[in-house]
Amino acid sequence: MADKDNAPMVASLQPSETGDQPPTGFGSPLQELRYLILAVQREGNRWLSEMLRAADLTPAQAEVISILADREPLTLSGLGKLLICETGSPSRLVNSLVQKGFVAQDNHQTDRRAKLFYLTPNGKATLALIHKTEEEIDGFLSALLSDQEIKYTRSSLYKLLGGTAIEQAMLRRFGYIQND
Amino acid sequence: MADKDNAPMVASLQPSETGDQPPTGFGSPLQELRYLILAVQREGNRWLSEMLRAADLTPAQAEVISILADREPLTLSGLGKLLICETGSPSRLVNSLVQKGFVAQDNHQTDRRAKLFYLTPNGKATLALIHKTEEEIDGFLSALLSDQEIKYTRSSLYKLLGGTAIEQAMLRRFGYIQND
DNA sequence: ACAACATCCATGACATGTCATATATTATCA
DNA sequence: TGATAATATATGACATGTCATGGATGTTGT
Repeated sequence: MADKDNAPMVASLQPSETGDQPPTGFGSPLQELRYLILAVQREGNRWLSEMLRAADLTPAQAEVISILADREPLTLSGLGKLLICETGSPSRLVNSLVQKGFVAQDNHQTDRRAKLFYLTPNGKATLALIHKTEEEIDGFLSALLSDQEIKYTRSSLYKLLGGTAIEQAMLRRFGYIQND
Repeated sequence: MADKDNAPMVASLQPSETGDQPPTGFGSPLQELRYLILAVQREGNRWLSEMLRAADLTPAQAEVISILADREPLTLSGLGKLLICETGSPSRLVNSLVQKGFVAQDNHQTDRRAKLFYLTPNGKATLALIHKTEEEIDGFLSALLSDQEIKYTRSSLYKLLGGTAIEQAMLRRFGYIQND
């Protein structure tokens, strides 16, 4: 995992390939915060990817299965409103799950544009691994942060989302908005 | 930006397409934290994309230009160690900048495998917009969070990165590691 | 009923994170 | 020195976030 930064560099490269002069104009604390958010997100995604590989699932696919488990059946647009990505219509994502046999679809009763997606038994079977994976990750996290830090960080991040569209998905997912 | 959630739903869909029953098994606060980090990252990236579009740059490309501005010349691997993405070798990313005329390359003096990348005058000219964009975003952020919240959140996020490889890039970028 | 608009979905394009692999070069060590 | 390992880079594959487009269907207002 960790690279070999501790190994002594053989002094052959001039200039050094990482520009090891102290950077001239440091980022502001805010810039650092932005990159921290990026870094934590990437790292977490890699953890998740690795753990979900056993189920042949990506993090995005696992998110869909989790959502469906709670609220199936859902249309594509209903699902899209719950996905944090809010990626318009998640056709490709859901189709990958249909192809893998985790999700199936029915026609909508009254709207011929829409389809309703739900978990197959196979899809439901993956829930165990998904939940186990999430618990494992949450175990890591709670070992690293105190309850108060978690609470405080959640609060700060919510403030950063204030007034944005993506906030709506968070609220729908986590219960602050019960209905549409 | 915001969608039409406030418009009354015409009661024709049965079941509702966003599964508007209260979700059964709420996520834990930790799950919510994970999705918050994802959501904030996505939203920030969209802001950045939008603002950088005027310069025909993506956020990733702008990050490369910023890094080069501080530490050019850099090899690909040196750059990779500073990028938060730590995406192995960022060939594609840098090549997109070479094609756009923002970055040029020289041969490395002693290592024939390596190339040294640096900003062209054109690349340096984009720095103004990039910095203005970052200041604008940081202005948003500091309007939303107090100094103490920023500090506290930074601290918590650093803890989440503890011991991971990606942390090394953060440290190199933000000065806690001066050398390789 | 008709027109205008909104919504649902599919699809293609682009960038890029991630991983695996291949090649060239360099470093290390017996 | 010669073999082995490490490193630098390029490239292809895959998934997916993001945006734009287009066709089908629904809704609304007249």
